Amino acid sequence: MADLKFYGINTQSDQAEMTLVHSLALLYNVLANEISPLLNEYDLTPGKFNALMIIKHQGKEEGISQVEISKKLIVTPSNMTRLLDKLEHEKLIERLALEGDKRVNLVKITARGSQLLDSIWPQYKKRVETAANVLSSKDQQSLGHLLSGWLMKLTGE
Amino acid sequence: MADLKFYGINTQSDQAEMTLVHSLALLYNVLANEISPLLNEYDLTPGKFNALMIIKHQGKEEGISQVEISKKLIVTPSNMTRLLDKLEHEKLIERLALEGDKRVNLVKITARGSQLLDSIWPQYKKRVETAANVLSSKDQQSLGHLLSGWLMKLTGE
DNA sequence: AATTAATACTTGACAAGTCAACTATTGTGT
DNA sequence: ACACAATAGTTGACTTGTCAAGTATTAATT
Repeated sequence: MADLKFYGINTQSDQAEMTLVHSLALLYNVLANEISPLLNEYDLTPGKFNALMIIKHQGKEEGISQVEISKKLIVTPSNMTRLLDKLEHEKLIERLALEGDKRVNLVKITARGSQLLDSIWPQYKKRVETAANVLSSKDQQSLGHLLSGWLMKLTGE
Repeated sequence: MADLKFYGINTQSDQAEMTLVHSLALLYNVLANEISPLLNEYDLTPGKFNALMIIKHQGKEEGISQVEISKKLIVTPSNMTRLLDKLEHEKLIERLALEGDKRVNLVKITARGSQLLDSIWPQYKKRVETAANVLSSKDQQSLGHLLSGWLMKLTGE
């Protein structure tokens, strides 16, 4: 199921901001539980899936460094190492050397990894859409707008 | 830091709903990272803190069952068991028997637990408010409204 | 009344994340 | 040039979560 990391519980001294963070956290968990089983069917975990998505869609042609991936996912580099170990072992990604800097691994998705993602995507998308479509498309839009706006202001892009 | 469980990555085939879930997940992680260090100062984890909050504020006078807590937190009962073991050992909660049903533990917060929560609350609240206040109060309101509305529709209350 | 099913909680084996400390490499300042 | 700091990645010890299976108790069915 989901993890416990959410902040903000409704209390008698509740304020608007509290409810906001509370809802955010619960929503996160609800959606996670909605989608997780699908990924399991393909021997993926959320972490593996998300990393693959980043590598496939946000990496340049030459690849993307591990640090960059972990920044985009807001995850520790140590976690990234072990996660990529698994993906590499399953031949879903490969790690190449960056010439000019021996420290960095350039990570690229393999054909196999790419195909896997392609076969999951439609179902994945459908689940997310189903969850989102309980809201009117107008509400979806304003929510998306507000959320990404908040995110940008908090992280400075 | 935070965990990897987020769903929805911006891709070329991006739709509104994807961006929405993506932002939601990242925001969750950002906020978690914002607040976690405060709790650590008091030897609490997010899970422990949230459980305490539920027990204190959503339990009746006679207490609240473990199953109820885990439902409210969207967490597995097995996780609840071990989490409460710790809280009990630290004398922040106590488990009492429910007469009439020997299966259930009624969980109550202790004076010690209650005091701990009271001393953390102002700082906790401040951090959340600081994060929320990068948005206008109007935006905070509509966001909170949209989020809790979505949540309600997804979970049926 | 006796089985059977459901509920509340626990336990064991495991997955996935954290932090802190480490190696190797690259960048900076004097 | 040389010392010192910063960066990329890894490893080890630990925490927190999951799932599946098990025990005890209560509820439902026949």
